Amino acid sequence: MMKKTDSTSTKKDMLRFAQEEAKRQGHRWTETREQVLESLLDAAQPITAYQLMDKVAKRNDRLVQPASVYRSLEALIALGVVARVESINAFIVCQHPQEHHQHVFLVCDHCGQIDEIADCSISSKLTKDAASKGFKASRQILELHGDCKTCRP
Amino acid sequence: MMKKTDSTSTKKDMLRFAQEEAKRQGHRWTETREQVLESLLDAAQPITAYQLMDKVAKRNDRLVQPASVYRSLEALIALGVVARVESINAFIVCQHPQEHHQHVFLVCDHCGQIDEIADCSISSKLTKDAASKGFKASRQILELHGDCKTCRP
DNA sequence: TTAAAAGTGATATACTATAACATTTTTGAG
DNA sequence: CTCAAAAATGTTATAGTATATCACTTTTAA
Repeated sequence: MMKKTDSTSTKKDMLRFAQEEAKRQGHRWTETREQVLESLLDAAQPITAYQLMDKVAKRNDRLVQPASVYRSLEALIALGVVARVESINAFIVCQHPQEHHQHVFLVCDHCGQIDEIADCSISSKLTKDAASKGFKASRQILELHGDCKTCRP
Repeated sequence: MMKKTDSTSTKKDMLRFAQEEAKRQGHRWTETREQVLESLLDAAQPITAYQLMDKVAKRNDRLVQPASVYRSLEALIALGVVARVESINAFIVCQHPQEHHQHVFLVCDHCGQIDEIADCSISSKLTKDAASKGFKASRQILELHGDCKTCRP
């Protein structure tokens, strides 16, 4: 019996959400962007732009150049449905795009999987601490590397 | 009148510290590493490996290849005297290597300068939060982008 | 003194990302 | 509707970042 939150349904939800969000923000929802997001949703792990490029090309039997992929990723990031993981030059679909919080990524150096910490109190404390030094933060990169539950000895 | 904490003295301190730390950790203190650190100390801002390569080459009238620079940087990072700023692919000298804390970098998107938040309570909270999800963190990347005091309108 | 370990030199290449400009598609004002 | 402006994409080239590999040198320590 299928749960309502299985990957298929989540995937459709995400596509719909992205589409609505694009409309809401006055951006266009194009085939390229949709295909890039679909391929990224298919990936179980964070993948690089070039890996994604191959995936999109195969999946849709279509040539896609780096620039296109990067442009789509940029757009999807702006929509808040994709995030870039700076420390590994890779991209993932946001787990809770609706909530629109700052991400704290837990990157497993062993299996490559990424988990998230949802708590945004840390994020706001950081912003405050920065502000007390006269720094107005507009973007945060919070990434922890280590071993995940599964990979721990 | 020169203050004791002027850049020259700080620079010498840093070189001495790095050298001692290398010895303590059982690594070697070589000419290449020293020159790379010197050039990085000369830089007022974070610089990329290739910029650093040019600097080292000019400063010492000597050809230095990328691999050498990256190897030296790796060594200096291991010593705790240099840090990599992931979100801009650049390197800086640690401001307080002795304290050996986790860094929170404040990266000004306008002038490129980097400041640091010293507070490590955030860092330990993050480690704890991760641990509560079964994740054993071994490295943190904490970088805030925005506008620094000087560049704010 | 000498074998192992650490570090470097040199070359090549892999990987990541963007510039530039032509072309197509979409939008919205008139 | 239509047509100019804006948004997005196609295409080619290139810039920028990082590492692999293997030969060689230097240092360490038994």
